[in-house]
Amino acid sequence: MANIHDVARVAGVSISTVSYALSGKRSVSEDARRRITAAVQELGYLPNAAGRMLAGARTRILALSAPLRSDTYAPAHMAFVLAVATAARRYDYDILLLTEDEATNGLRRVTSSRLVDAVILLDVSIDDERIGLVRDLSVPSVVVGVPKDATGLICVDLDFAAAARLTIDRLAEAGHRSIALLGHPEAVYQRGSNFPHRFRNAFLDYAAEQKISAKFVMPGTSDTDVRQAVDQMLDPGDSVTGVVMHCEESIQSRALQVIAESGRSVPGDLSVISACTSFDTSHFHPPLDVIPLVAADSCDRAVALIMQALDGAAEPHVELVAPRYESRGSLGKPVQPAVPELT
Amino acid sequence: MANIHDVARVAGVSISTVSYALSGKRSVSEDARRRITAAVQELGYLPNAAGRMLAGARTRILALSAPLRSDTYAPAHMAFVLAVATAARRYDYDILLLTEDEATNGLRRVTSSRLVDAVILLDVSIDDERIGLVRDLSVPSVVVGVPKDATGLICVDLDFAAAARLTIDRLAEAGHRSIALLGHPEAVYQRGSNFPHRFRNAFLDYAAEQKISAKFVMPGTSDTDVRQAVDQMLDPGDSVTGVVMHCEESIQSRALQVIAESGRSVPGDLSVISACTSFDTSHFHPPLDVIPLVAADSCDRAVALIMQALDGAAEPHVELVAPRYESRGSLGKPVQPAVPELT
DNA sequence: TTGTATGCGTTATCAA
DNA sequence: TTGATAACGCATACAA
Repeated sequence: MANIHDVARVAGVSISTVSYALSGKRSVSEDARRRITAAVQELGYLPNAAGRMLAGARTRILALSAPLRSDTYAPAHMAFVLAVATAARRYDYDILLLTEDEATNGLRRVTSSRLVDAVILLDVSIDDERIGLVRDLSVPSVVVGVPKDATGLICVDLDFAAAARLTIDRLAEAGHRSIALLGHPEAVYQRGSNFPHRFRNAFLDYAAEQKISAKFVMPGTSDTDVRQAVDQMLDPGDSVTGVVMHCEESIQSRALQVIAESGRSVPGDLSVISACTSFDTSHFHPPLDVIPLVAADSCDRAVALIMQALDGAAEPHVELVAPRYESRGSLGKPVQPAVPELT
Repeated sequence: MANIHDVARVAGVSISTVSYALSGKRSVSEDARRRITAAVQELGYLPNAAGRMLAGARTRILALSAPLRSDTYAPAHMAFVLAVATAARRYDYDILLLTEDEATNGLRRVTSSRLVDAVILLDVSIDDERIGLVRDLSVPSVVVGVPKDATGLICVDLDFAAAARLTIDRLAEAGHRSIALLGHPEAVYQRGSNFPHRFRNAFLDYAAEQKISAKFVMPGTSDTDVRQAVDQMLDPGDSVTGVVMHCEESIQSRALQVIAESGRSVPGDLSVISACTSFDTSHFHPPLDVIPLVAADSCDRAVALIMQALDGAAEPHVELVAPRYESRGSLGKPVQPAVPELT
């Protein structure tokens, strides 16, 4: 494996000239540059990572803490991991992957040993054990998600509250006055991340504020549980005309089936919006209006912020990414409410 | 950040004694060892990764090439990534994650720069562009999956052919004579990995060998496509009494629904086996007999083989992990075939 | 059992 | 514009 000395020898210059030619931190004569470039090509030279880490202050590696909990939705999780990796490469950074076993110990290990320059935390839960740790870490960190106590942290996340309000605005504009939120299974709200809460709370608060009747239903995980939840949601007594789904793919898919089997058409009889969704809703029947959860949006910002933090100053703050609404035709006007029954 | 000199000073010994005390490569007096341990504790010393990489010949990092293709099933993919990471930690190795953009360039980059000691390739497709590369890489590599041409490579994978034969043996033992395989969507067979082929081919070959009538059906991806595939599979003319599903979760789940809606009970009217499945089939109704695709099985072996390769010799070979059958009660005896109609 | 000294490959300072 | 050289932190061969 060729090293910088080999390149210097072949190019007929000193190693410092080679180093500067490659880093561009000092001007090098056109002639020398050409010979160096040729030598690099010929030898297939790539700077030794360890040497670079030791001499420079940078390892050009980011730790990515991505524990997979039992209630984690794998496809979304994977999308975020990939988005971080892709964003990092744009800054010539690589990703060192830390999983559950290493959620805290691993973070301490790779930062104390200076293996990584900085840390990105994925999918932080309400009381995440990692949060206490990163606060007094020797390297910068950015959190994707918002923990209960975000003081001293740089956080990036989709604005779930704004997304919830956006669904209500759209439904309200279309004339709906009684709507429902099909949320995650109860367990997700109990020990999971906090975005389900942020969405649900904003949904219920804003609906009340807008004088819209809103109902919240948590489905179970089995097929029959979902059927039950949908039945409950569409109880004729409440005359719900619009539904927002904030749950994972299998539940949404199942719910749509149950709705279809009940004889309701979308959007004819019922308007449906899929909210903060990390999968493709266009293959559903019908395709659903959606506020997509774009991993790249949050992760690009997270990596950009880490780079700022590495370059000097980036103040602790919470940065919320604005939601986008995509129409696919599953939102319509509410059906004329049935004539009130005489008692 | 404390370094080895600090530890040496506090412990009142030389840095080499510290180094040897920590590595255990030379005996150190009990007295010195105690003082060194105390100093390490007091200073929170952890060896600097770069220094270690440069001086030793090891970086203690493995590259994990895990591109996510359009037809990749994210949960399974994630399970393999995590399994590799977990296995690697047992050898005090970390994982550097390489994604699609970096499938080949990234491999070249991290190996040429000596950032990683070795490489693990996940989900290799039939004609994987990465295969040509790893053959003349300067570091050892292990492939999870089996490419078309495996010469010169160390490969680890579930024995999909044995799994296919195992399903047939179980069905045959129970008395089934006409069975069907519900495979992946056609696109998966065309541009994907080769395990679907290995399973299908072994299934059809072995069924023929065992004089069992076997039918192969590829479903489309939409809900109605799956219904169509199941209908085709259970065409009364073929009197299929046993079904093996080798496809992803959403299709299996949907197929079970269609079967239930058709009025067939499992295993009363139809026996069903889920084959090489990376998700949990116990929450299905009914729970399915399954040959699980245990990511840890393959990944543990892959990492073990990489360590062997790093320690000197590991001959190129293909290592197939034996399948395991788990009964959950979805396999029964075939129903008495209907009285043949008179023409 | 312990200490000294060299080298790993790079970056960056200093001198020319 | 360039070159010599001192770090960076550790492992280890060599000496004691």
